[in-house]
Amino acid sequence: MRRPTHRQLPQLLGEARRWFEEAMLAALEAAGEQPVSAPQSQLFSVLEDGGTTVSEAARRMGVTRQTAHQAVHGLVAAGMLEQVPDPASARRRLIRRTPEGERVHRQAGLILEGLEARLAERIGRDAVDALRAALETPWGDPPTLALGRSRESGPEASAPEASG
Amino acid sequence: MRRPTHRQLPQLLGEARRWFEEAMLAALEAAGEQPVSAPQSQLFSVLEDGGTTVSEAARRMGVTRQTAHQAVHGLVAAGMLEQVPDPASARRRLIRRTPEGERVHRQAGLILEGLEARLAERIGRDAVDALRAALETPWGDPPTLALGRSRESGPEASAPEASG
DNA sequence: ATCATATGTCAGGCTGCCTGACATAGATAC
DNA sequence: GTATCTATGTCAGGCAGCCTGACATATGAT
Repeated sequence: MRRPTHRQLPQLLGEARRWFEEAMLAALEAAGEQPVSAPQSQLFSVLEDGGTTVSEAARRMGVTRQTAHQAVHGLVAAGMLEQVPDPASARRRLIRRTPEGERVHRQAGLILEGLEARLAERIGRDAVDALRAALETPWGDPPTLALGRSRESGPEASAPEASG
Repeated sequence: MRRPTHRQLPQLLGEARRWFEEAMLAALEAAGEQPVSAPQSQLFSVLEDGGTTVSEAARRMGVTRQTAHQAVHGLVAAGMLEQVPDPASARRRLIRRTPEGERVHRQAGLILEGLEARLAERIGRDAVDALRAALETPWGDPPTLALGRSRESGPEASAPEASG
C-alpha cells in the first residue's frame, strides 16, 4: 500500500476548522436555536461588549466591510443583533448583541468549550494547549517568500489584511 | 470580563489556513506559474502518483464529486492534469499530473516547506511539530454534542463526510 | 465653506459548493 | 443472456460567501 506522505498543513488546518465549524453549527441547531451560518458565527465572536462598528468587525474577520455588512444584516434580521447610533460619532453605528443574541453567543461559547474538551480527550490537554499556542501566532504578514521574483500588490482602501 | 484574549479555535484555524493558502498561491504566482485557485491546489495535493479517480479525490477533499470535477476541469484546461482511461476498469478515468503539473506540484511542495520553516523561526520547531501532531487527529466524526434536548441525525445519501 | 477621510450601504459579479439528473460501464441476480 | 443494481463521470441549475465599484453621510483638517 501507499504511504500517506505527510499531509500538507493547509489541508490539515482546513479539516480541523471544518470539524469545529460543522460541529458547532449542528449543535446550535440541535439545541433548538435559529440556523446560523458560519460567517455569522464568526462575526458573533469578534463583537465586543461595548459594541463594535461594521468596519471594525470586518477587520477582525479578515473580510471587507461589505461582507461583514452582509453577515450583520442577516443577524439583525434574525433578531440577534441590533444597530445603535454611536454617541461619540454620528457616522458610526454600533452593532451589539440583543439579549437573544447574547444568549446564543453564550450557548456557542459553551459548545466550543465542549468541543475543545472532546478534542483534549483524544489528543491530550497538553496537545490542545500547544495547538492554541501555535495558532495564536500573529500571522499578520503575507510572507511573499519569493522563490523567483517578488510581486507587488496594491494596498486597497479596505483590504482584508487579517491583522488582529 | 470574559477573557477577550482567548480567541476561538475555529477562527484561529481559519486564519492560519488563510495565511498558508494565500502565501502559497502568491508565491506560486510570483514564481511565474499559472494562477491556481485554492481548491485546485487542494486537489493537487490529494493525487497519488498512480493516478486517482475524481470520486476518490472528492472523498479526500471532503467535497462532492461535482465540486472535485470542477477543479479537475480547470486543471486539465490549464494543462497541469490529464485524464487517462483506467486499464482496470473502463468506467473509470484516472486523473494524473502532466509533467507540467508535476513541476508545479514540486514547486508548491517547496513553497510549503519554506512556509513551515518560516513558521518554525517564529514559534520554534517543536511548536510546529506539535501543531502537526495535533492537526493529524482523525477528525472524522461529527460530534453532535447536544447541549439541549433534541438530538437530530441526518445520514444523507452521498454527503461529503470528510473522513480520511 | 471646502476638501480629504472614514464609515455604512446597495448593486453587480465571480467562485466554490451544493443538489438533481443523466449516461456509461462493471457487478450481480435471475 | 438479460435485467437490475451500483459506482463513476459529467452537465445544468442554484445558493452562499466574498469581492469590487459606487454612492451617501458624517467628521476633521484646511
